[in-house]
Amino acid sequence: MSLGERSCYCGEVRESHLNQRLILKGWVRRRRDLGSLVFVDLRDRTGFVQLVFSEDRDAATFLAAKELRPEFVIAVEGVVKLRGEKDANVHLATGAVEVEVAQMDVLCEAATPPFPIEDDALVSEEMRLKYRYLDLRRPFQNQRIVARHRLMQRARKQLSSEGFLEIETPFLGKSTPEGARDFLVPSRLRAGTFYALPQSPQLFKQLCMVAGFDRYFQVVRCFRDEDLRADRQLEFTQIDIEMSFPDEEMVMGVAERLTRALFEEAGLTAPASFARLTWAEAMERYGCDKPDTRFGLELGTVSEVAAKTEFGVFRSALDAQGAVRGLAVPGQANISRKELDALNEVVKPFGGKGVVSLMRRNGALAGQALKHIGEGPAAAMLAAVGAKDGDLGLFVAAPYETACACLSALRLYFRDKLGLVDKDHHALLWVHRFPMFEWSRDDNRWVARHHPFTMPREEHLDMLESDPQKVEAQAYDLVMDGNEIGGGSLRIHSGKIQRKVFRALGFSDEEAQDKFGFLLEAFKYGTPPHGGIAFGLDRLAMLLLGCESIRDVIAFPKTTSGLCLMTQSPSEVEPKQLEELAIEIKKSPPRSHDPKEGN
RNA sequence: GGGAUCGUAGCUCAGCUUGGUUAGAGCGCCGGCCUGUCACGUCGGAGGUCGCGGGUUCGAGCCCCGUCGGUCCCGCCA
Repeated sequence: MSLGERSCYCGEVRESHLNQRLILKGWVRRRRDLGSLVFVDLRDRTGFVQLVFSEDRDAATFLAAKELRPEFVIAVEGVVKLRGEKDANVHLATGAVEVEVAQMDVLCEAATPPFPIEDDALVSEEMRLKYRYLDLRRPFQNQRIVARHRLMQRARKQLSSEGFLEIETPFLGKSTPEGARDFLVPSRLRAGTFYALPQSPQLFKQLCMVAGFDRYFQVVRCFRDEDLRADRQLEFTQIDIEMSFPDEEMVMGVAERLTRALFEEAGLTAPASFARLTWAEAMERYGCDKPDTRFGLELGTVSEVAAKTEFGVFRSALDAQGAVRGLAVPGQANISRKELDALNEVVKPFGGKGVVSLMRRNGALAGQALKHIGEGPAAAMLAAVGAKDGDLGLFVAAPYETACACLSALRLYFRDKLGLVDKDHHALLWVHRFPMFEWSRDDNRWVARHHPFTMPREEHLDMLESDPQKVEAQAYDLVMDGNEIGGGSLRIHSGKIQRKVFRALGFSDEEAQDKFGFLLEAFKYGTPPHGGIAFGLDRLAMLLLGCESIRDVIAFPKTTSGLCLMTQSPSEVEPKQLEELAIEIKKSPPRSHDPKEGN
């Protein structure tokens, strides 16, 4: 058997190969040794097929088969035989046949893996990440990476077919003040200066429009040095899109066709239509700018009724210009005291002091705070959130945004607790008309909610200086099942407006010139109106493939503390490397990443 | 930066509430037997710095403090 020869993949062997002599290669999945008959499952990325070794074929090969262990890499030559009705395995694609092995090469022996290479093996994520190459060898994890490949190729095909050009942009770029924390890369040739890895190719794709490419896309890695989450990694992949002369509808159209294509590629049915909500509507109805619209439990505001009560909780919130908001949970009027207490824990992380509950059981009002609120107002509050007999009304009194966040959390809590969504059903939703700015308490100034290159709505341009909080952006997010999967905007293409926005953000003209001078310069030479969108590929793949974590669709992800458990990065570097970069380390790093070593 | 939770055999876990001979289970691993297995069966065996450091105690896997690491969340991030 020569190294390059292979008849087909293991998972592809069928009855059509009957009596053919095949050369197969793969990993030993399992050996079943019956004494003078040995079965071996041979696995590769397509599945596995049963090999049979028997004494009366070839004694040497048979004895070698007895020495096989899980994960040995072998090559075999043998004849495909029908298993017969009694011995066939109906659960396997290859189960009707088996390969009678005449010859075998052990290409590589294997140590016993730290965990079984099986889908149903229970393995901690720590183990999976440390031995990622073994985790990826497991069929289901392997398939996720294959599926991600398909999604990427489909995206490229779809966008190319609409005339978009895939253009690469630099990874070594310029640090920009807005947005996330940059990853810095020290320059050796100009020691003391730094490149920044791109948070996104935002400015380069805009410059592609200035260059006249008209339609650009890129499947591109982005880097943000912020804390990680189940759906956030330090580096992640965007499907980045930009086009010239669009209106919002055109960008949304491109995005919708792409989304439908990706749903199809994943074997899912996209919802018939993409719903649309303004940001203000989303906050009012769901308390969230990326609502899960697959179920009800919509929010209501009861501030007016609450203002008529003497209830201290309501009074103090309303006196501080806050709101009393609530929602109705159908059929939960008989919720236990213990379960109600648990709700307080749900809202705590979002700044809520507590949840006020009212309910109507068999016509009678109930609730701990009922005596403070009074029957009349209580009935009105329940009516206002649509609570009927047998329903539970939950209310939060707090600043408007806090009340929204708390009730949104309660919505999701009951979604999961009561199983309100069908996992096979998906919702796609555009949220648009975002506020252009939000107030940063840390920086004591306005910051761009999307980014500083977003075009404000034309009719709001006059308010940039006078009423920045009222300015709406021509920005839009695509939301799937309560997750933001993409976001974009029409961009500013005039230096004049761009300077006004920089000023609203508190940049002096000098700062703007220093940080974004190249953009303002480019805008002088004929810039087409342009806009675009970027999809978070990892997050979208996660949702389309039904994964719980973004790490499941990334071949080599990092832990939530930004470590690679496989390579032990980040790590210290040689003093010589630091010298070349003219860098001195002030603080000694933690001594170990290895949990087995500790201190 | 903060909160929650977890760390015991190669893996997944029990033991911790109430500190007390020699720390258990399943799977895996090693060896014997077995011609139709496919979670093969069967008989036998090996395997532990209880993440790490310190403290309390006559005595710590168990209690306390710190630390490292995994996960989830808030802040942060779009």
